[in-house]
Amino acid sequence: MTTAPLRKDAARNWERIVAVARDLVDHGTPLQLNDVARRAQLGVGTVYRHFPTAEALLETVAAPCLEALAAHGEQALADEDPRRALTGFLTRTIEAQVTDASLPAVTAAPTDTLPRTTELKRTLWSVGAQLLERARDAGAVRADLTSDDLVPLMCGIAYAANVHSSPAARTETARRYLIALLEGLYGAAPASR
Amino acid sequence: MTTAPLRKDAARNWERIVAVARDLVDHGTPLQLNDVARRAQLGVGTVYRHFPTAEALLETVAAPCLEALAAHGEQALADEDPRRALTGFLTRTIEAQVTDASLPAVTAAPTDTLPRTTELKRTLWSVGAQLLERARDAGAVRADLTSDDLVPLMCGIAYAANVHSSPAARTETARRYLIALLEGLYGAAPASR
Amino acid sequence: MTTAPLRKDAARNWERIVAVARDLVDHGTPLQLNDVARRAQLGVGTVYRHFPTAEALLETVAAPCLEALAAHGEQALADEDPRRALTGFLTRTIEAQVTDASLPAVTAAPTDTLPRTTELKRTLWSVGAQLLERARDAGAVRADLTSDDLVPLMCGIAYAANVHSSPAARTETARRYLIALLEGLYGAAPASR
Amino acid sequence: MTTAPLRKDAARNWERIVAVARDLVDHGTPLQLNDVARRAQLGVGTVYRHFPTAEALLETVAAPCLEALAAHGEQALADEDPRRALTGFLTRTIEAQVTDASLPAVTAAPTDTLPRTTELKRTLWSVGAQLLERARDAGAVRADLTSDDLVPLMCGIAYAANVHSSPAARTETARRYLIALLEGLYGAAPASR
DNA sequence: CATGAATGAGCCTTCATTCAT
DNA sequence: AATGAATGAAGGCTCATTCAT
Repeated sequence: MTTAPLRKDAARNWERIVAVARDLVDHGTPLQLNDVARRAQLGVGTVYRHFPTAEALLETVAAPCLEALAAHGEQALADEDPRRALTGFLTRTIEAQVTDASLPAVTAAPTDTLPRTTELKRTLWSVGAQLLERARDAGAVRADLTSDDLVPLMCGIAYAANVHSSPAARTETARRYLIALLEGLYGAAPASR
Repeated sequence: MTTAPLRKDAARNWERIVAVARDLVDHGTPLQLNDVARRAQLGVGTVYRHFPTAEALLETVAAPCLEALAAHGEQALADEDPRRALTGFLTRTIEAQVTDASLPAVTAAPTDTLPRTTELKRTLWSVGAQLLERARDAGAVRADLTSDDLVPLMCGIAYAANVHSSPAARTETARRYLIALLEGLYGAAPASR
Repeated sequence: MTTAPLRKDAARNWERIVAVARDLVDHGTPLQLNDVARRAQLGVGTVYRHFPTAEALLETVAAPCLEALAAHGEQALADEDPRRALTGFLTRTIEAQVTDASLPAVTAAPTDTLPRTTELKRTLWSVGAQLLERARDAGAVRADLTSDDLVPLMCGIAYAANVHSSPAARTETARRYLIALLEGLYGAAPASR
Repeated sequence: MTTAPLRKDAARNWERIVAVARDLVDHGTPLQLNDVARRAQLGVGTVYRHFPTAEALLETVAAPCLEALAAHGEQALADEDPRRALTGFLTRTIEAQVTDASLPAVTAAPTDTLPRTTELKRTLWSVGAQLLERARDAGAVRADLTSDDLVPLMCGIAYAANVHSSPAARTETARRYLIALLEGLYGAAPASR
């Protein structure tokens, strides 16, 4: 049992809070617990009880998306084509980063508030590292890029896609950037892409 | 003449303010005009007179560095080797972004406060566009990356280098990322790098 | 029977609460019922049921000590040497005040929450009054200090011992102050102390 | 120049704030800067500018009284009768403590906010120490009470006088307590009292 | 009886900006 | 031109108490 079982009404409030937060994040509004409380028609105390800090709330909002990514990553590990596996995983990751406004901050944060977040991030990092490893083993991959660079690079690409780019174009833009980077990653090695 | 000639004491205050701001930026301290005033031993009003907003002050702090980049860009245009020219220009740009804490915000900002900033940014963009154009003409360069992508990509790389990277390692990290990206940019074409 | 007989589990909770409160008081932590509840692993409601206010809880914590003092007082009344009796009683009282952090607030409070507290305080006051009376009858005692002054003076001495004095030294400090005061109390009369 | 010269309007606000605080203290109302601001019809910021913390304000309120005590102390040092000098000084001190509600907290505080407060307290302590010394030299004074005990004892007596005593009677009560204590202090030595 | 979620008033503090001097 | 005092909205957080489950 990871999550403590909540009373029915408490659970409803929890949902309300997270839903409101989701909305705010999607609109690019900074998460302020007082604000969340007002919009959720709840007392501030209630919000603070559920989420002691704005970070905790943000991580909670981001969690489902991180879970999905992790799930996809597990599948990617089963792919027999290492390059395809890595490319697919990174593509999904970038898409998520650009699509879900709750991710960038959580991903780039050096430290987490919720243990669950740490766990998920660790999983994702680990999957990425394995996929990169395999790609390296299989074919040629730049030697000077390591698994430690994956997260920064994903964050960087997502960030780049948000600079001077209309929201509509972001996903496509991010994809182009990723492809260019992968090209560089795979280096001179004959591409199977 | 863009800048009105200042009285001698006013000029001295201007310098003091910019120097203090430079310091704050270098220390990662957020620019607050009240704070700047106190440290510069000046009244807030004086600071506001010179710089109506914190952005204006930040852009002023960033200006010299942007000028230097622009100057370098002009030289790069004279280089006969297009790829070397582009590579050199981007390298300098990235180094500046990572080294000078006043740049990222100014570069990524969709809109400027000072005309001078707009002018400088336009120049830099134009130089980059020309260099990219020449490289494209000269050899193989990815077709799906255009000059509009240069600024975002530079910002993205600088951002990536700041994620999970110790300050000391940032310059080197950024360089690795740029090289990988350029590899992708130049694509399958045999690299002269 | 003053206290209603509690169901066994209720009694256990009662004990838990008081024990936790005792601990908090000893550590100088302010008594907050929410806090107590959490530490006792009980619902707030349970704590509120047993102790409607923090004062009630504090008085409950202080009670045993007050009881012990009262018991000692009863014995002192049997002492044939009036001055020794009074001195001994006051000494014990002061020691308790300085040693047990729950006492000062309860003793100095002009009004009590629990009837039991009122009763105990009344007893102590009465004992003190009698001992003072006897001392006065027996030998010379300042005429301008009455039994109404005993409690304030004890509180004052305890308070004084807590000002600028390290916890370790408090008991000894308080004793010195008490002796000085008693000297004054007994006045010019030859001391048998 | 101890106090920075204030602009006329600022000085008026300063006065207003201190006056309001004085009032609150006299009524036993806890000092809250927001509250003070509202009552003084000033913005909170103004109050915070003048007094960064409630302690600073309290010490400012207490200062005049401390100054007066210090002044009296200086005179007492000139008195040729050591016992009379000491008694007079302590009497004035106690009266002040009981009369002025801003003093007890400031006096008992182990640490100060304003340098001026520290200075004044040091002066007072020093005067007390000298007077005690002289009294000791001149006649008999309990050996086990030192100058370090003066402040705690004064605080204690003032505290005692506030316990269970009507405001009207406090001064008189405190005086009786002080006399008793002095009796003890002067000990068996033939009193000139 | 026990629980603990919910409440929301209340306090604290910061800071961008204005404007009288 | 320079000054820096004043402003007060805004946001953060705690905690005593109630009440539905």
